[in-house]
Amino acid sequence: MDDLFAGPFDSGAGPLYVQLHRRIAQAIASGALRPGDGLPPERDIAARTGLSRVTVRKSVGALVAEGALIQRRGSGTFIAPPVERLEQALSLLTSFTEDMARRGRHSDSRWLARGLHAPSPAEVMALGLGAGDQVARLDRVRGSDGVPLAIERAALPAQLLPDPQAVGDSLYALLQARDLRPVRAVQRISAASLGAEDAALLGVPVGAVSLRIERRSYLPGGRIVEYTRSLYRGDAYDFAVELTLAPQSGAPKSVASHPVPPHPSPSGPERTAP
Amino acid sequence: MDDLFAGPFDSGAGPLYVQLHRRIAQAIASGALRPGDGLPPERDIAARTGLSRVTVRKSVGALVAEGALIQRRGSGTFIAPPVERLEQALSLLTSFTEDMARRGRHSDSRWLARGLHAPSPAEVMALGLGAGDQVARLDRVRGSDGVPLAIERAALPAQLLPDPQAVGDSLYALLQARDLRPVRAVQRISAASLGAEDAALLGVPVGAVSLRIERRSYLPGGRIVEYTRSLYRGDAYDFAVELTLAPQSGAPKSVASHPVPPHPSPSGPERTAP
DNA sequence: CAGTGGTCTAGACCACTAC
DNA sequence: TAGTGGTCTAGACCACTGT
Repeated sequence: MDDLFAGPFDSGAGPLYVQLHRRIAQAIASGALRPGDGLPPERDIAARTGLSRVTVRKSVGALVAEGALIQRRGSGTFIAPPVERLEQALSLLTSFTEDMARRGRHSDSRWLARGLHAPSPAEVMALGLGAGDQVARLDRVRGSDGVPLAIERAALPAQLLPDPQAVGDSLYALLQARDLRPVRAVQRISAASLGAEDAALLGVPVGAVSLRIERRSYLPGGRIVEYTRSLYRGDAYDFAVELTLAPQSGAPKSVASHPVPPHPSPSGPERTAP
Repeated sequence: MDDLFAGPFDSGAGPLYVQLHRRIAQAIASGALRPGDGLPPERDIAARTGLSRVTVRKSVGALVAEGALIQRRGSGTFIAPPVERLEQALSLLTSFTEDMARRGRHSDSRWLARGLHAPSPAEVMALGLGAGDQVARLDRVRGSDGVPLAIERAALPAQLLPDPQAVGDSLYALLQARDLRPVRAVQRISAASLGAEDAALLGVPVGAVSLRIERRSYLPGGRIVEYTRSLYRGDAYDFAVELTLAPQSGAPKSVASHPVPPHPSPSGPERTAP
């Protein structure tokens, strides 16, 4: 462990910053460096490895972006604690508030926008709006126990929600009270890296990975009631879904409505082979 | 457009590399820079902005990681072409080969491993193996028309697939011929940034974003037949899923087995507000 | 060959943290 | 105050591309 940063470097195994990145990542994976441990100061690592500080920072910075390390200005660099990963069933149409309540957690909400606005082109298209129609926009940072977990940007036709200020913690609770709860939704999931603004809202470094989920929710009659774009912290969320047989090989089956079984895999910052 | 890189910089709006990053990102978003356009050489940008090349590279590098720019050594830096995003229905249990065939595309496969091996601890746990059991491991890079799209690492109990070399393009086709086709599966989806090895396999820069999908597939009797971990290129894949009403508010419904409707959103490199 | 991106260095100053 | 990470510079050499 004490010679983690000893030479020889430049043993022909690619760029120096890649070699250092690999060494640190392996030390973490093997348990030689444990969560909460501090890394030596960058200047020390540079001196001990014979590399420049810029090169050291390139390796360390990549590990920070991957979520393996945490840097605190004025304090030091530390091995990231294992993240408690939240698993969410994708096949159920639930709200953030309900998800958290089911886990026995409190759900935080910080409003970014809550009012009537002129719709963006994407919202016009998604909600099927006409000229002059307005949207109720509900943008907020959602979290649990003070930790931000997701950015949620919801848009509803103003006709369905003329008083967005009436929305409290749970949009779905209000919709249900008004007999406007959606019964069906289509979600699209993709991966994205976070820009400066969104990263700041979630309290993660720029470039951190996230899950982007776009959801269109429908009323029983088929009308779209909600168009929501969310960004979930990639280091804090898993989404689980149960699949059934492909239709061309047999009849479709109904999805199970029970909770997804727990998974045994070790939780921690998600990263691929370093 | 010609003064995109003119001063004044350091107008108090944060670090210089963030300001430059924002300028370029906005130029792309606004259409001032179009897909295929070339950026000036880094040394030119440095000279015109008055920044050092290191700082310019920090801005450009972030945009490359986000998928907005593409760099080619010896050639130049270019605005990334709009990526053709593939949308895949998550609620159907299909194979990569079938997914591509349904789109009328040819499916490529490059084997990384195809044989019997001693199982990893994760595989023992996922497949419920006993001591001494072996696994058939099928690791490959999958793509379409020569473009790598995903890394797929499948493991099956050796008892169910004693001859992994018999697997051709489609594992599921072989399983079906042997009456071992799974009828149910549980998937877990998360986001991850790519390490050096996986990035190289997919032909994307280190740190690029990906969707990580872990799948456990079950036979009609409930036995696990397949444990697969896949990494899909984040810039090339959307996953779509249809949701139904949460069970506590009504009876569960069956999932739709028809293809997910097309989406109108502009395709392009996924990124959040820069 | 000239030009490009890829890597690396040595040194500097700043902002923040901990004592 | 001393030490830390955050930012930035000027300059160098290499590997590769295109002509």
